[in-house]
Amino acid sequence: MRKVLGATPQILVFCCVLAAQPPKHNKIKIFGGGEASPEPPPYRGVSRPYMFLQWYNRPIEPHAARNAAHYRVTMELNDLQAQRQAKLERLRAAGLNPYPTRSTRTHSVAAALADFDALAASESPLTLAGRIVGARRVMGKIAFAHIEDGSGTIQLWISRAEVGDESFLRFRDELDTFDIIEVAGLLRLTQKGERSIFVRSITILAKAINPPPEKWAGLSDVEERHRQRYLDLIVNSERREIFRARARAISTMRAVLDARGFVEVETPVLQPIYGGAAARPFTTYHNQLGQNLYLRIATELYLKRLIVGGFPGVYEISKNFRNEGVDRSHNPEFTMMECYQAFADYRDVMDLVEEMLREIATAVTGGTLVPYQGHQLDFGQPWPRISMAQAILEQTGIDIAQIHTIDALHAAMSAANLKVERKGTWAKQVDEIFSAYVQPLLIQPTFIIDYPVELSPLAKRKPEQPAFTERFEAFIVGMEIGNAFSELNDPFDQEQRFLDQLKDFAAGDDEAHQMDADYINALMYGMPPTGGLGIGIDRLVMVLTDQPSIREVLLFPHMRQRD
RNA sequence: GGGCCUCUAGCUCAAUGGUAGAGCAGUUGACUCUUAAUCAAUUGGUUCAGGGUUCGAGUCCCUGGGGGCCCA
Repeated sequence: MRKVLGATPQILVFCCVLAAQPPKHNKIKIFGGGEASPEPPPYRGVSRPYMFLQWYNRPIEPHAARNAAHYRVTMELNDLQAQRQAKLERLRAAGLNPYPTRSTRTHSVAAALADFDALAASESPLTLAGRIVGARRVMGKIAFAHIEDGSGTIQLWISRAEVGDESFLRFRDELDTFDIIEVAGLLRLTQKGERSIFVRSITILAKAINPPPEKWAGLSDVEERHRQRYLDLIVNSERREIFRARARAISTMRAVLDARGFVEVETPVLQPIYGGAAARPFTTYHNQLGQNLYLRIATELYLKRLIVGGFPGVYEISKNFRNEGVDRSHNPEFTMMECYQAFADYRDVMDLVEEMLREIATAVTGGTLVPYQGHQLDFGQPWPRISMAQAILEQTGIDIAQIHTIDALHAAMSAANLKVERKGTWAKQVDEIFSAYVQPLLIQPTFIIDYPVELSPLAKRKPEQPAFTERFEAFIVGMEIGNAFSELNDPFDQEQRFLDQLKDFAAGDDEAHQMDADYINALMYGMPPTGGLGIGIDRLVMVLTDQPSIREVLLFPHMRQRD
């Protein structure tokens, strides 16, 4: 084999064909700007100064976008980047294109490894492509490295005698960890028995300018992992598994809903009136229409309009936007699934949730027993269904069903020595007590049902207990994962609820619901009894992938600007 | 919004108020089966920013910024 390789030196050299081009760089041409860029100081190890546009995440005012100076933010390459850039120029000088248009790989790494035994018995070469990961181990006349292509990792075995001096030295001197290359060769076992490709030729596919993080500790700084998620995914490749799990959770959710006849729909992100949840919105502005618009905080009111319109069941998986703080279970934009089923009520929805989460848990984790931060969550059983009043009674001794005024409630709180913030209304105080004394204890999947009507302006009253609604929230590990009701379809009651909300808003509750007259108009055509549900996808994925923070299940969690 | 912690080389981390260091990566050299390769040499700093105290500040104080944890 070595003879064969040695006889065909032309295939041993790099295969890039593009002619060398004079390097184009230095001054960043500014959009619309006419002035010359200031000359930066010369840098170590580089023959000429390089200026790079630095994409600071600065807010750019529309008029400022035409101001060239706004973009004239330059950044010098550090030594390691400059060294790599010099190598890139050397490749170009040798007639090689460091960024060719395509790869000619014949197999993914996974495919090569899956069929390794057969391929290793063959004399016909194959071509693999991937990123050089880990250390290159270059000895005098032999070198090892690993490439990774998203499907797997395989070792390269590179012999100076087999690839020739030029290729070998180019690999040693011009290629670095993180460069993306393709290699042609034969699959073989090394003497130590590692499945490898015995390389005949190497082609660069993309030169990496940024160096890798530390070899063993890797990239561990949480801030950097989130700001440079791409690097996090390269280095901590097992983290890709979280996002694959997330994708499986969503596709399983779709499958469950599709199988039950729900129709997936899309409703406006930009809304003239926000609604469907208690939250502050983001505001934006339509220039042409001269109109303020809000980014949706929920899809609820549009989806129920579709139930009015005759769909028997609809759902939407959407980004929602809430103008609120950031913590381990909140991100300003998050993903929610909402579904609505005609001729159903909240009991039917609880059944749906149990079945849906059982299927999703199985799809994501392989079973219905799911570990989470030291807990063992059981999605295989029916969930307890506990009324909010009962849950509060059990934890505090206070029976909210028998206490109807804020003063009486405050007195009962004092008597029970509850240490929670005092709220101005009975309903908000109940919510506060629940959040402090009940919610953190709801580790196993649990439905809390029958919420006070004041907290649930879109939910139907319980016929036998009109101060409470047919509503439930689904809790897991103390987090609200889902929220559902028997949907209020009485337009006059709905109007009154909105009016009550407006009073709250006027009283300073900036999360109170807005009046949506068009929605009431829709209800006035008649909406069938309907069960509705919202599931927080991000939190659900947190639970299923055993992640302590929502930021770990968001590819690009919101981060404050630096500078 | 409040409290606590944190920010030092590309990365991971040290440094009683007294000369800013190590490991990895990089660079140069040696090495034909390595896999945390090895051996020798070596480059690399706006110590988050700005003030202050001090003979002297990475270290102490103040203000601001980023991040994390807890609380509300």
